[in-house]
Amino acid sequence: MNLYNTTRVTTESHSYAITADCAIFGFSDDALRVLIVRRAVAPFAGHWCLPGGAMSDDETLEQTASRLLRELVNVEGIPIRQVGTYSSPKRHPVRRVVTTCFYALVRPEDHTPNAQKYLDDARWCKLDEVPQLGYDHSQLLADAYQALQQELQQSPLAFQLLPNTFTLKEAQEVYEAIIGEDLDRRNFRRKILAYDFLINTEEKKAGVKGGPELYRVDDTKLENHL
Amino acid sequence: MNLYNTTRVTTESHSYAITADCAIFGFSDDALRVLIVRRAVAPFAGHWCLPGGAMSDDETLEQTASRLLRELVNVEGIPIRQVGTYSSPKRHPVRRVVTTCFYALVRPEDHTPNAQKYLDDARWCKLDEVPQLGYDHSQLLADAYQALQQELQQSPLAFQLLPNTFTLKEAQEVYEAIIGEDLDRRNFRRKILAYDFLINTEEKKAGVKGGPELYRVDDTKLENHL
DNA sequence: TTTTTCTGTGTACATTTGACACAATACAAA
DNA sequence: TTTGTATTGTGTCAAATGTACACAGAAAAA
Repeated sequence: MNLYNTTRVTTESHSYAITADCAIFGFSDDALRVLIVRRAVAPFAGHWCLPGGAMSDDETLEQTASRLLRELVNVEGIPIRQVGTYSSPKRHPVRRVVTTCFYALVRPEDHTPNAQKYLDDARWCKLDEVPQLGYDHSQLLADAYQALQQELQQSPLAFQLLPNTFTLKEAQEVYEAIIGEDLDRRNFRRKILAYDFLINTEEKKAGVKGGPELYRVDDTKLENHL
Repeated sequence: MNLYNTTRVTTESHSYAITADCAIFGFSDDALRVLIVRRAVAPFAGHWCLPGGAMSDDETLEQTASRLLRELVNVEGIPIRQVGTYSSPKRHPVRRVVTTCFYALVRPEDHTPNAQKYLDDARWCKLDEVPQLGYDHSQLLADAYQALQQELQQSPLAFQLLPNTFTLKEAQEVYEAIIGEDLDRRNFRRKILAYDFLINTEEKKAGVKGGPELYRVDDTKLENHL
């Protein structure tokens, strides 16, 4: 019997690297932003990329992505979602790397990114100012953004990147930044309040004409719509 | 320098197997069905599973899934969609296997499945009669079915598993089988015809009371709604 | 032929969505 | 303080969409 029978290839292990890449979205300065990092080493030294890293032996891809969030922006407990898995044989110039892309929503003002390891910079970049990214990460980001937009149509997950208390105007601006078009102020109010997970704090925001009311989310009720 | 430096793990390749598993849906005998195969060898010998196989060096996961469709049910050119990637370290009893699940829609009457290689049986199983599957494939199937349902709400891709000509009644039955609830006959007609990709063949189906009209799809127009 | 069952067509109603008017509030200018 | 201005909270109206149902015609079954 031929121990090197090539027909048994399907039962053999290969030497593929498996990684997770993250499109971490945040909202600050009236713009939707995504966290990008600059590589300090080859391949793609000096190029901006989505943060990513190899899956280790004892963790799932979801745990890998969560670990990246913890290491990069010190965020824990944030829900992440799969965008897709990218497996083109030529997508990595050195060796075969299959990656799964995730996206997450965080509050950038709470978490300053810290470049580390093989990175020399990290920043929150406006979505319409993102440069060409290394590998196929421009494609990953485009797909992640589309998944985010689609998700927002069906579940109000955008409230996860608002501060503890906020006005409906601020919430609307987040929505508009994500879906990329303007909304009617009054229709937005009606739709959001119908969800019934917002609590009017009975306080008014100072320094703004009109005296807008401040709201906060009822987390338990928000879960129902997520 | 320590050649076995474990801190360089992120730049090393690991011996993970990467596979694609397919939930291939079809419609026959008034029921939505999925193709399942029985394994002849360990692990899970004798257990039913979703068909799957290892990604080879020169193909993407999508090409792996397409190859499986060709080998199993002799289908080509069918669009496939990613469901998700499953990476639990313990999901395979022997070694680490990361799999990406796909789903597809075919016409089962056109394609008799042929068990081969390490399989000893293959059949189109009614979705509500699927036994407990090997590995985590019951989970994969549940997720694929949910993705299919969600997709159908937004694009009329169910017409891909109807014969060349069909009555609106038959199309409705496919819809009902997928989404799992009954629809109003007249509202369904109005909604589907509004899409404007159906062509009335001006012929009537024989052997059925009422003399239902036969339709066929205008493939180019269907693309617009897909 | 008569009856039964299914099909094609139309209608009335409720709900959701989109567009817009008006008065009240609070900051800004005088 | 008074007045002006930009923004907010609330309400209305019409269009679009979704839901429920009635009735006549067609083809098989009796």
